[in-house]
Amino acid sequence: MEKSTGLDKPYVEQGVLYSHSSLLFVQELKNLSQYILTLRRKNTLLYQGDPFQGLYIVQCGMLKQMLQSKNDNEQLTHFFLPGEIIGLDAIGEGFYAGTVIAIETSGLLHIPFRRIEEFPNLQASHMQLLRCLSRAMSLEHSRMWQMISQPADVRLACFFAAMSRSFFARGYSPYSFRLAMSRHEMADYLCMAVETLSRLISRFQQQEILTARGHEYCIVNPDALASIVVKRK
Amino acid sequence: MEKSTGLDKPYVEQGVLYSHSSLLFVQELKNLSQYILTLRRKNTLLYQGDPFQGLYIVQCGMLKQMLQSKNDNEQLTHFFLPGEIIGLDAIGEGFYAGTVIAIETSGLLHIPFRRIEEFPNLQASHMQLLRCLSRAMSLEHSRMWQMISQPADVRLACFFAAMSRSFFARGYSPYSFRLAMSRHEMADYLCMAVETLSRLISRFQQQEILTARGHEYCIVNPDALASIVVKRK
DNA sequence: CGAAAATTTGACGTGATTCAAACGCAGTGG
DNA sequence: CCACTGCGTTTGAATCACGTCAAATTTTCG
Repeated sequence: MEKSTGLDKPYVEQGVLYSHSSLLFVQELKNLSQYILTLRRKNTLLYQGDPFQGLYIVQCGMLKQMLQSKNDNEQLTHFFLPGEIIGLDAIGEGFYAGTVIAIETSGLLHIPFRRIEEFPNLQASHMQLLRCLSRAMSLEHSRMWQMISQPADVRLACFFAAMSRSFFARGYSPYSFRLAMSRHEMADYLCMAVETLSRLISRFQQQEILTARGHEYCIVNPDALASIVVKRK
Repeated sequence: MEKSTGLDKPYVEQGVLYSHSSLLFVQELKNLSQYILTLRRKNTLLYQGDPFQGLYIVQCGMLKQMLQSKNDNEQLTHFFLPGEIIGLDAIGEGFYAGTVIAIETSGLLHIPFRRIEEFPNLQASHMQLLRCLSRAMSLEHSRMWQMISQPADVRLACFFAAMSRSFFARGYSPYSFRLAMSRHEMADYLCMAVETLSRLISRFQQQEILTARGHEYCIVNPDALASIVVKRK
């Protein structure tokens, strides 16, 4: 294995923080660009919840994306470096997922299209696929975020609440369902030790929030569960 | 605000774990499906690194996606429920990002296309956009994962290494650069308290890994930095 | 039924957050 | 010019949540 600083490789094996691969694509997209704009430090490019107006490509400078949950807290989800694309996460929902603010003077290209349908020659199925991907991306993101920022009990409560919703959405009871996964798998997914999971399930049962017999779970007190989900710190 | 268990809502405000929105799309995709297959518990649908062969839609049952890093450890990244799509994260790179295994008897639809180009009537620019999204998704994922699984010092080291690479990729020195963001923003991004970040930067300077004067950062010892990135536990 | 795997429970250590206070620096106004 | 104020940063001390280790208990399955 050759000695390497790890700093000269174009791509990272693990711990990827930025992709340069998009740099190639940018060339193609630039043809579609009509506007060029400049932002000074602390100026806002777009706000969370704004209707999707198209993508932006960073030419120079650096920007940050802030995502603001219902609860008070804000998350800094992205730094955008030159060559990177802003707004990919908005394709799915049609709204920008976070507020984007310049942290230094930045130049941007705008690729305008209000609705993804206006993207030239886009077929319905592709549109759906794009939406799907974009949505999956932001869902995945918010899930991961939760893993980091929320304590273990909140994570578990969210998991049960989400499962409950899933079963309900598919026509089953939201209060009683079977989860084939083992405790180990569940713990893995929720990023906690099996022991922690076990303790929490015990605690939830003591608090009469739910019951767990083998792989059968019953949500006894949905309100209590929901109140844990909302719990902060 | 009406009383609600939070369990009956189709979508979640925060802490989204699963999307039902894709269920609609599935109808469209199903027309493209040619194969139906069944998997029993613990049977593998596809392996991480397998060349992309198309998407799968879960009809019934449940599956898990395991992602295996260079290092020993495995992560359970997804549970796939009925109606969800498997393989979206493979579009970008052309390889499946993780091993997918059934955790109970499951039925699947296969939407076969080996290369994304074979997706019917797909234009070059759309293809690129899809790739871009898919790639962004998996990058985002690995970044987030790192946040969870790695201690704070490793995260910070990764951040500097990634920044270094970014600057290098854009034609600047990888060893000396300016980051306009404040410590607070950096800490936010890295999911740690400002105090922790400050302590770590101090430590890195003591260890003569880097120097930080205001917003100017110098990586003095790239090898030492890289060795922290690789550090396990 | 018996061995192996999965789950639960307890004791303990530790990394990171929190609280608190001090410090440096920039801009403002007296 | 210098005190005053506010903001960002640094440092220290105490706390806590969670992971690790170890052992007991239950469940699974050949």
